[in-house]
Amino acid sequence: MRFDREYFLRDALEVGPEILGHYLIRKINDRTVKTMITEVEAYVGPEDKGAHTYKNKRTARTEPMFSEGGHAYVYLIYGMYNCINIVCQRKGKPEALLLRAVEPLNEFDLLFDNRSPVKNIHNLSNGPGKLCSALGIDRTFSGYDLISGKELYLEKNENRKDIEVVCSKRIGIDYAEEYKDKLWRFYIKNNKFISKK
DNA sequence: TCTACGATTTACT
DNA sequence: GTAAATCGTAGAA
Repeated sequence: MRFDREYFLRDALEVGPEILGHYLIRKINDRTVKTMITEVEAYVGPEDKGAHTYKNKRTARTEPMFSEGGHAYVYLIYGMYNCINIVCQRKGKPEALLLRAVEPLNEFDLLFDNRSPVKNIHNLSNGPGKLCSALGIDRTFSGYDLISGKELYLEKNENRKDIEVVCSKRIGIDYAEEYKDKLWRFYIKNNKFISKK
């Protein structure tokens, strides 16, 4: 079952803990790769000094952040890794959830191929750059609709039980001054597929 | 044009 | 533990 648009037309800080445990699906040719979202970080532009959309900075790159919730915002970081966000809020309000880790549920051989020479399953997708590499997600997916998309989309986990969510500081934004210590990183307690640090 | 650097990962000492 | 890899993007010149 797919998500309704409305689900993502809310604060990223509200959607963040709720989206954990649901699925991110990637179709590649005839294969359907299923993963479970285990870790996210909220970015709340324009107030958030850690966000690309701080002060409503609007450029060709960040444009999808200003689109309607449920779309993807993918950017290249450090010249070599892609990171994917789920855009939240209504059109014009730039909030998003950075997917930092997912748990692979099937098609492991395909994921290992994309992440070669990685040998340990726990190292396949426990990081924002890693999961994009494993799932073959690049900037061509920026602006993609994750609600109605065919090759990449979100799906509800109908059996999702109450999940214990841990809040912590976000990673890799030491320049964000008072915003670097906000507890806007959410992950599933005791899950093995988490980017540590 | 030109320059500096990043919401990271990996390989090395 | 430290540092290299690597390039699009943003802002300045």
